[in-house]
Amino acid sequence: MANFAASWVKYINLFDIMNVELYVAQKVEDCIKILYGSESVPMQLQKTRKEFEGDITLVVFPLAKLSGKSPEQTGADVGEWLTANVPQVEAFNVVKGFLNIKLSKDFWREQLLQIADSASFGYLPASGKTVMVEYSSPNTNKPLHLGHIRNNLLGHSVAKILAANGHQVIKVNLVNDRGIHICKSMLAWQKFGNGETPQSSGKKGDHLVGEYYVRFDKEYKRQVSALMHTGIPEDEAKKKAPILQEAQNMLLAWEQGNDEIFDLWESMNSWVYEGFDATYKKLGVSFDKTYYESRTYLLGKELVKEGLKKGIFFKREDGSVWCDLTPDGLDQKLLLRSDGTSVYMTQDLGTARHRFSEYNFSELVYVVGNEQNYHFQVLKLILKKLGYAWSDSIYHLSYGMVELPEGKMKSREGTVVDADDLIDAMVATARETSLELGKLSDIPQEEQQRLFHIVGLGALKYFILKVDPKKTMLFDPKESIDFNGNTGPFIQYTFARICSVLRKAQEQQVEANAGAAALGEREVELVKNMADFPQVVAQAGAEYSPALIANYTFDLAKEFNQYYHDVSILKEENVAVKQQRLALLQQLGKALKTAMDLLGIELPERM
RNA sequence: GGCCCUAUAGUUCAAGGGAUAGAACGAAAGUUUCCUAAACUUUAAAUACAGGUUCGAGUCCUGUUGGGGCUACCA
Repeated sequence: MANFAASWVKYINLFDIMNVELYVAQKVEDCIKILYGSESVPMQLQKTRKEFEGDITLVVFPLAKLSGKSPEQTGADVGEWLTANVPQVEAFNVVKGFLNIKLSKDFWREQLLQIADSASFGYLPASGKTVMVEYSSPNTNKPLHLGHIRNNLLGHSVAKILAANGHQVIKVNLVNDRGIHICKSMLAWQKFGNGETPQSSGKKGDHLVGEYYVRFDKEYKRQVSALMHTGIPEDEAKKKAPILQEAQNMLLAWEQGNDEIFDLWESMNSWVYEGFDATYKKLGVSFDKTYYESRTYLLGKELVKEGLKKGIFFKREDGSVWCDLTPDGLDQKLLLRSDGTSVYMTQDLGTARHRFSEYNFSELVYVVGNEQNYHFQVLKLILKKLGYAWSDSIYHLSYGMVELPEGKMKSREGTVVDADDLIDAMVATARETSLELGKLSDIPQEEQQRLFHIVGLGALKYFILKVDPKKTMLFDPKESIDFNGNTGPFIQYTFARICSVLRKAQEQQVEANAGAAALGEREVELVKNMADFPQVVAQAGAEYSPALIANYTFDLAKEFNQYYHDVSILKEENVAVKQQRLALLQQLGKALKTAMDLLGIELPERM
């Protein structure tokens, strides 16, 4: 970080309230220009650590070279200048090479007033940019599992964070509704299904179809091992199993528009969509537009012709088309099979171009697991070679796998955690815990159910989103349902208690008033943290990281708990102080609510 | 083999090249004078290894080792 001011300068006009660090940065820059006559200022500012006196800290080491004095002396010089020339700077101290700057209480009171006045605190002004976020992107042959949950929660939250950064956001889903895997489910259903439907069996549509996919695999494995017993090598047996060949024929029939197959395909897919919709609804995620691969899978072929003409791609003797990426340190990539059909990459290339021509957005974010890092590297590179400058505005939000304590999830071994089961388990645990503690007993049943759902899902969402997306995370179904510590329910509970205090205050007929009194030390601490919020949102947007929001929110909640423990509010006798503390709580509640909303987590007013 | 990601308390996670590496869970000990004890306070406990760059490295570079992923005419 060479130059603090430069790195944040892009946010200057984004904040509807003043950015504290930026303000100080400008003043320090003025100071250094005047004191040392230097034009470019190597400046590093950071929040002052708790154990030192002050609000903002300037790291002086880089300035020592400019001043030609010791870091301590330089820090003292700058501190004196600031105290003398900037009214908001109240005091300073220098520890080693660090200049701790203390801002006046009036300054912080002004900050609180601005926060209270702002109807959209935490949301940055419109950027004029349009961003498309693709996430979820399920296959229609099996139900959603834990990995999809991470994908959906990330996608939904990142979309919200980008919207809070002032961008116009389009959330899209690309459903992989065609291909050999769907034919497998269809075939198994035909063979073993006896006409079973979600209605007749009472099963959720996606689960039903998923069962037949598993059924296919079982039969397939049986046939392969039978063939191997007759002396056929494994590789060959895997290709020759009759049921697989049937599935391949089915795919061919589908592509040729066979009515019977097409009808079956349509009705089985519709079962799956009903099931998915139910899960999406429970998770609280949604899309502005859904693409179906059955309608887009032919899109890339034009592009391949174009690439061949330009000499970017080449054709092999067998007729297959490739792109040679070896000069870029990658491999050769297949784009058309020898039979002329397209592959995943071809479709994705076509879809990307289609989307850009359709929406002309400034950015396209793909929320896809890190096992596809290579795919996206290639995708961007090929688009670039084709001359599409917008290739640079594609961002692959790559997230790590979710692992279980027993190890990696494998659908074939039955070690997946089903999304619906998991959601139900979280809600059930929320219910048990709540009933055990005897809470909510005076609330109607219906309202209780709603709260259990909010808390159970809050726990799940927070647990997943608080982890840096790119890291592999460990999910322990038993231990993850924790309502203490750095968890969603802890923040929800904190919010409910804030609401409770505010309700009591209303009964006492005390109005909140942010400007009623001068701020005390403890209040300044809280205002300081709250004032960081827009910056956290900006950073979370720049890094596509809900984790930053989550950890910020937890700190805020924890700080409230400590504050409330130490300071009297409802029993405060000084009316002005009381009014102000209530206003502070009000804003704190607002900030928590806004922050958690960016994670897609609801905050109940009582729980 | 090649390419990419990753390594921090017993465990799960933090740390914009900066000060004494923060939390939470678990462990040990305590706290019901404002809200709802799902809270608060205190204690013990960590940068895989070896070099390098720098005034300063958990952070950047190189190497070693461990973990994960990709390397399909699947998507």
